[in-house]
Amino acid sequence: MPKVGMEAERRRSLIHATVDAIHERGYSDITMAQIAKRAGVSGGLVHHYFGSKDQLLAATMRHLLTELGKAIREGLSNAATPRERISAIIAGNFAHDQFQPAVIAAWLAFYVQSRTTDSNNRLLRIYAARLASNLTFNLRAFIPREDARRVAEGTASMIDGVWIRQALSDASTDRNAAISMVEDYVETQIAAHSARAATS
Amino acid sequence: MPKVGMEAERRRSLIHATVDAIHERGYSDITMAQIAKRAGVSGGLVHHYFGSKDQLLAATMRHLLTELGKAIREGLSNAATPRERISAIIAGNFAHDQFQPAVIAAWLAFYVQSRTTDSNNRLLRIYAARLASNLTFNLRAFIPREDARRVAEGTASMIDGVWIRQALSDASTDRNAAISMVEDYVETQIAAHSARAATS
Amino acid sequence: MPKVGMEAERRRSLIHATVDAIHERGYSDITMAQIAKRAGVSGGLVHHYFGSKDQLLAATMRHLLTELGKAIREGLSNAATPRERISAIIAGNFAHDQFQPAVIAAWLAFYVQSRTTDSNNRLLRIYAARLASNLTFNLRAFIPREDARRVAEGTASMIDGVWIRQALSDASTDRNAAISMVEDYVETQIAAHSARAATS
Amino acid sequence: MPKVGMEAERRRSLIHATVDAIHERGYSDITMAQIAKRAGVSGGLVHHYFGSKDQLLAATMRHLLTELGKAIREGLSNAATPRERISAIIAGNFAHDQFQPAVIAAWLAFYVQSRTTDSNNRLLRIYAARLASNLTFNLRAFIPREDARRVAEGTASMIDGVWIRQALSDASTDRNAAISMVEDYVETQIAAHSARAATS
DNA sequence: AATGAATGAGTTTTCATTCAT
DNA sequence: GATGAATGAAAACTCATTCAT
Repeated sequence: MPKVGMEAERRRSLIHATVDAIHERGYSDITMAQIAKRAGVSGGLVHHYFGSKDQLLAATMRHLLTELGKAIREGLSNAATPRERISAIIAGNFAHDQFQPAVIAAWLAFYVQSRTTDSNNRLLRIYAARLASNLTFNLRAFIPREDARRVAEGTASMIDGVWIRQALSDASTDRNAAISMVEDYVETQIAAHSARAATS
Repeated sequence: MPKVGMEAERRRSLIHATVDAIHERGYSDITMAQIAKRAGVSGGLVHHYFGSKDQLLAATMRHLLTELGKAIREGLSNAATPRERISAIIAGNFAHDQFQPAVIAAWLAFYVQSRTTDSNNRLLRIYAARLASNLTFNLRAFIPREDARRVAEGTASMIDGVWIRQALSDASTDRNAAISMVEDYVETQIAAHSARAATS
Repeated sequence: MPKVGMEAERRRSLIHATVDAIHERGYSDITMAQIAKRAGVSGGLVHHYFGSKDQLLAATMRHLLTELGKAIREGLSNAATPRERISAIIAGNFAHDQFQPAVIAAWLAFYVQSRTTDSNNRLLRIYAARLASNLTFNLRAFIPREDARRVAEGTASMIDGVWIRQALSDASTDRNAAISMVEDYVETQIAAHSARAATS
Repeated sequence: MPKVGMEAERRRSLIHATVDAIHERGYSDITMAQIAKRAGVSGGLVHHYFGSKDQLLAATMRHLLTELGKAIREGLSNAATPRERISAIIAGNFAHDQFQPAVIAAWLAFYVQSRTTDSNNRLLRIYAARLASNLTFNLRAFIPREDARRVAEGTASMIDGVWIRQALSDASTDRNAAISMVEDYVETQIAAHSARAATS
């Protein structure tokens, strides 16, 4: 009798191996053989489970996106006020599981790669649109609509910027510093608006 | 009669072709044949001029960095005050030549790629360090040292974030919007500090 | 409790699946996985029963030859005169079970394949020799020895020709037309000889 | 300066190698490496010229069809009467270049293979339709329309039958015997009709 | 200097076969 | 007996690089 649940486990370990391989060798240099070896299986098995290199990479990217979405949703479920929700979104983007060197590297690789791969592109756009509308909605509790949009875009940019810089740095990841940087941006923007509102 | 300067011209056009190819196909999918065809020369010639694919890519990245450095230095030469110098650095990062879809795409590709390529990594670190120290120095005219460092890092993050988001977007590039986003960050941070300073 | 006769049934259904697979995908493109799936069993079982792909294919070809031989022998057992025996041989070659699209396709595939596979080749030669001698013997009732050999060869050629053309055609099989074509050849040859004999 | 005309020569020699490889190993067992080796070139070159294995095989089949068509057309150009045209068509089908063991083997392989390959199928149908209409037309000089059609189909069947039997036989090819067999069929059919016509 | 034909090493992919369960 | 997960050898295919012209 074949082991039940083996497939899910194999897929998970292969996706993990893919993330690690991207981290160590770079997206453009990974080979199926490397990934298979890293996962401790034969080359043929990767095709057995994923069909092709492209599909393995696509599955890996979907996995990263799913995990990120999960982290954010978890944070949101514990947030009561708009301000807390904004913080939850930010923190979710730097959640423990996400903000690891290998994951950061893979994430960025897919992010950039998606520019020329339609299916990946579509996934990212959906995520980006959700993030933007979610941030905008909660920012509107403090800032008028037009500014809220701009600040949401700024927040997303800051998140991406912090992320890409972390990928390049060889400093060990510092979630708190990353979160502070983005929170500071949001806080200052809200404060600036309140000040302006008070003066006028 | 061999045309003088032919070599420089060829090299330039091959680097251009490389940038375009990365834009259209993605870093991991470009081939020497594509680049050669795009530049209208034979495959052999690329090797004749650059020796290898790696060297062509390295030369292309150096070219992008040089152009960026040039743009920033030009801006700085016309700036008289610290605040103007900060703006010059920001504007330089979104200079007309730099902020084109193909250049953005190539830039990001190298940026991410550099994570696993030592020589590229070194070049980027030097540039990043210069940018950081330059921004910090000029920010100290408005903010104390510790905060200046933090804001410089935030500014650099915001620049990178705006850049990467532009690469993914299919909206046509908007230099002014990009610059405004970063300037707004800097401005708000300076203002926030002044306010705090005034209060205390 | 193991079902008795299960093995024979499995083997038959796998041979059937092989014939169908050759029909749909072509001899050079079939895989063990396809055959197994078609027969509704696991891939491993095919090996369990046949040992290897080659052996499965060999068994399938033997099966086709056996069935053909059976059909011809049945016809012969009901034939009383030489002329009837000739007709029985012809009709046997287009017997109902044999002259089905999938069987035709598989038969031809093996026929051609046998050119480069010794064991298959031997089987076919034996069958061909029997067919030739059988036809020749019965034709001698109407035609002198030398001509009988020639007409036997012609009859065999016509049978093969009709068969291969049926395999290529997408018209539904027409046993009667096929039989008529060959019978007409034989009949005309016998008649031609009689006429010549009468004249001289 | 690259050798002009090299491409056509290479393509020809690769197609030749393909025919030989099919002859020796069988359609389902040939590999690109074998073909390349046989043509005395590297494996990569085959892809360079034909793009893929499928395309190489398709080109080879087209080549065989073209050569056959050429042989028949040449014969026809020297034929004055309907009867001569019929003989020209038959002889063309067994022309010297065509009726060589390797060519026969390859031809049959493609013939059978075409059953499951649309593009090949289309080519063969066109050839078959032309052959049928050509034979029918010329037979009508001797036989009424309905019979002419039947005899044309019989002639084509006999040609295919003689061909496939030659492929299987290890006897050296005998053009004259092959031609006689088919000519005899045609002649006897025409004679049979004349006799019937005379009687009635 | 310039070409593009040719190579061959490296990569993905396929699939018969094995084997633990 | 039966499964299907797993293997690994062999195949197609890609592409940077070389080199004769």
